[in-house]
Amino acid sequence: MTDTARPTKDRLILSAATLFRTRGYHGVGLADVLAEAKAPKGSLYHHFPNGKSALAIAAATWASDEMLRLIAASFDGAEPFGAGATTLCYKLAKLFDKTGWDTCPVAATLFEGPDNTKMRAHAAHIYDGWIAEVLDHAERLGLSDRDAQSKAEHLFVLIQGGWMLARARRNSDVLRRLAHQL
Amino acid sequence: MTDTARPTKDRLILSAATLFRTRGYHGVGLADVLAEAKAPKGSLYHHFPNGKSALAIAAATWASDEMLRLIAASFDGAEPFGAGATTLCYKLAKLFDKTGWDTCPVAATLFEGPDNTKMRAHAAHIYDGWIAEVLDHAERLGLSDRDAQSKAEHLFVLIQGGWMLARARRNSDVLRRLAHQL
DNA sequence: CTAACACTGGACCAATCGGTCTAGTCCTGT
DNA sequence: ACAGGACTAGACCGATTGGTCCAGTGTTAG
Repeated sequence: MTDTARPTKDRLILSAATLFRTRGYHGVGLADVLAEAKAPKGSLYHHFPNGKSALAIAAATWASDEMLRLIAASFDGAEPFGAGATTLCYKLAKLFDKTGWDTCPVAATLFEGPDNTKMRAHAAHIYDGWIAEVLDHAERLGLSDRDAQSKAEHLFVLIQGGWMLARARRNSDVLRRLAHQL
Repeated sequence: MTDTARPTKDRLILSAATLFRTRGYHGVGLADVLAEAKAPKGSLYHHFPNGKSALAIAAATWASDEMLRLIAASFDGAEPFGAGATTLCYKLAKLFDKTGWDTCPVAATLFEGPDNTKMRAHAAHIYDGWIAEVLDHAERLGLSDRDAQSKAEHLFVLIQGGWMLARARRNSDVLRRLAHQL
């Protein structure tokens, strides 16, 4: 509640998000997260009584919020829908170059052993949130309902696939070329 | 060399491919693979002296070969390029429904700790192989060089992104809708 | 001053990790 | 019959895993 509590919790979430997206859920040990966040184990289990999986969900949620902001920033002030989509692709290419060779942090949450279904459901919810955000902008910019839904999903698919190819090639050019294909 | 050797090695590769694509490289222990393949540890290290990472590469390569066959089967006898692409999407949707909620098995190989770079390079090589296969068919079917390259990459991106969304939703419809967007 | 609180620090745990090693079994060529 | 390689079988190893537990350390409210 007090704000002295927040820094540590935030450091944990941020470190987790960074590590999970580079090496995947199972590829990261709690020791790695703790070292990165400079926090002891006790703090982790104080802030996240459910341990690693709760931390992963928090990290994915945090990353999702950043993505939502990125979408909003791309479509704000963009006049035709295509212009906003193009801006988004370019912003993502820039992000790719800055962060490097990572995955979509939400995809890292998808892989799981025990409560597989709960995690996947959360990922699906996050993805639908992204698509809904794009859909809002599409409708605001005058696309028909059916067209907006189709375009929003299409953009999502392009971005996910493009990011994956960019990662394999370690080259963000694919992402910039995406805009021409919508 | 003898063919009594092949079954065990093949069982190991098949089990590894199945498990890796459902739970990721780090999410699968050697014990899991061994149990699934009904093979002892000694056999694994006989066939794959480099251990888990070598097994993962073999599994990814095997999966890639299957994918190449699937591409070839889709484009054989397809007259316009778009027809082959559509067939491929439908075949993949069917495969998705059969295997369930898995990832692209090659993507599972991408995530790694130690020899990260070597693994990613292998994945990039495999992906480029798929694109090259599609590109061959595109050129054979009369597309210009530039157009063929662009279409082949675009199809790859659509499939990867579409598969990911299908997995999150546990519903293959997205994959079937892909064909309309090429 | 003190009781209640949120939080930190890290020792400790059983289980599991990937990997090594060696004894033994089987098949094949001579 | 026998030598030798291919392969199986699994005990065993140190390291690391996620998780538990509790003694401390503030900070705040009465």
